[in-house]
Amino acid sequence: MEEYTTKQGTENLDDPPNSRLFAVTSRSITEDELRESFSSFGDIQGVWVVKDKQTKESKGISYVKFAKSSQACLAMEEMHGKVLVEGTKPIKVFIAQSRSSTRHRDVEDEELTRIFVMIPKTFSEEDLKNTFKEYGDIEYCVIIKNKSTGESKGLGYVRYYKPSQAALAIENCDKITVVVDVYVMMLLSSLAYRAILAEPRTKAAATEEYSRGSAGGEYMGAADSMNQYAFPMADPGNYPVMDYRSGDITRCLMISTRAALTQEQIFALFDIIPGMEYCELQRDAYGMSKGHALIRYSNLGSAVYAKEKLNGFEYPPGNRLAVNFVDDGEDRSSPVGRMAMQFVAAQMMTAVWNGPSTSQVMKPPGFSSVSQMPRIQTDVNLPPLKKLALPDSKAKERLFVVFSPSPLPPDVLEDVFCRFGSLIEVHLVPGRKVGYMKYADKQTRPWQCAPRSGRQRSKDEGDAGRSSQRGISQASSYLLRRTARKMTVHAFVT
DNA sequence: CGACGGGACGC
DNA sequence: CGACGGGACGC
Repeated sequence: MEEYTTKQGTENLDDPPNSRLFAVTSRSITEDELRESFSSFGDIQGVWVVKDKQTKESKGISYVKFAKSSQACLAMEEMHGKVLVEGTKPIKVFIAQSRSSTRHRDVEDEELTRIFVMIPKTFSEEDLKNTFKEYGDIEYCVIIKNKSTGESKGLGYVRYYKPSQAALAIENCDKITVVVDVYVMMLLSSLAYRAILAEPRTKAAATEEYSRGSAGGEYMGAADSMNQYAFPMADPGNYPVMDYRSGDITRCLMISTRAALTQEQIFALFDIIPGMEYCELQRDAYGMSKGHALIRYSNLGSAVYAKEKLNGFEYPPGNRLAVNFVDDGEDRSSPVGRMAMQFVAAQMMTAVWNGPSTSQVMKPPGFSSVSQMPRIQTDVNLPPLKKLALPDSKAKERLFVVFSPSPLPPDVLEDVFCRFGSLIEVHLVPGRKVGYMKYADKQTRPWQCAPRSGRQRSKDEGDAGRSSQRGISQASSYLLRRTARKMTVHAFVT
């Protein structure tokens, strides 16, 4: 009861901006009814029906305060024109004018759907669209360019169709999101931006913008769609008959053979594919081979590759090996884990399918030598490893990082974050889920790695500053023994 | 048409 | 668990 009218100090009413609704309703509508109707759109911080001082009757005006602008906008979009109570007039819903503002003009969608954002100068309008389309449908993107030279000024406008989409963009684009799935050792990352609502243009110019804008919109619409977060799922036609998307992929393989093979022979054969971490010939009570061997790789890609290449392989000649996935007891029930697995499988299969048909095929694509298997496979073109700065260098820039649900091991973080600058050290705050990456140089946008496009992936060589190479195998096995979970990292340049 | 309150414990 | 800013459209 009391929480309905919990006091919102007047400062709160406009914080964050555009998070409060102004509603025109029938005078019979109560706070309870409003709260009931609007609660599904977000966290309501207060509902207030304006009443006549003397009679206490509603004046048919109400305010609903949400925690976020995107919630308020969504509620507005969905509830405007709705009949709350049978027989009453449809309600009108607008974003409320800020309390300090004296104007009582409705806030128009025009003011709520266009954002203004600073972007890398290298960004094309298509890059801009690809970056911001994850928050909603984009009507058009415009980059401000130097009129004479045509070069970008590093500023852009993005027009969404709905206020809630622009609000979501503003609320979320300032996070560098890094998703690491330890189970398949995959990392996705995106850039961080600071976007604000664009100040409306002058009226005279606004009409002109429409013609320009919609033309741009159509142009963009035809452009290819490469979402940084999208898993490049296979189009089925391009993949071999075996359905690797069913989810039955594991890092473990069972090898069946009719010929008597020694453990050493099987080891030698399957060790050609990098990442083998376990090989055991199964024997009976008398130590005789039962014709089966168990192999485990450190990653799914290697296992998929091994099965693809060695299932049916004659070894020794005349003896066909059977190679199949077996349950490795890992938890892969999470949706993210499954997607990640499908992703890796698709990636590996693509490589197998299109890869070089030469004699050196035993090497999984993308790795120049057996010892070079990176422990983190990425969906972006990570920069190569860089040498660490001297430990006593002074920090020119820090990255503040929030982990969810828990921090990754420091050595893994070092492997990832050293690629974006001269990393001095990884500092995890003990007992907390935050940490700092200290850099000796200034790298205004350390995350400008382009997403890998579905089909041709360039190699993640990492021409290994030898110093960063140490300790990798230990790190891998450490990681793999853990229960795999998606890790989300939000990072902020400090 | 339709624009801004009442009551305030928590260190 | 999230500190600061910078920054504007052929009118």
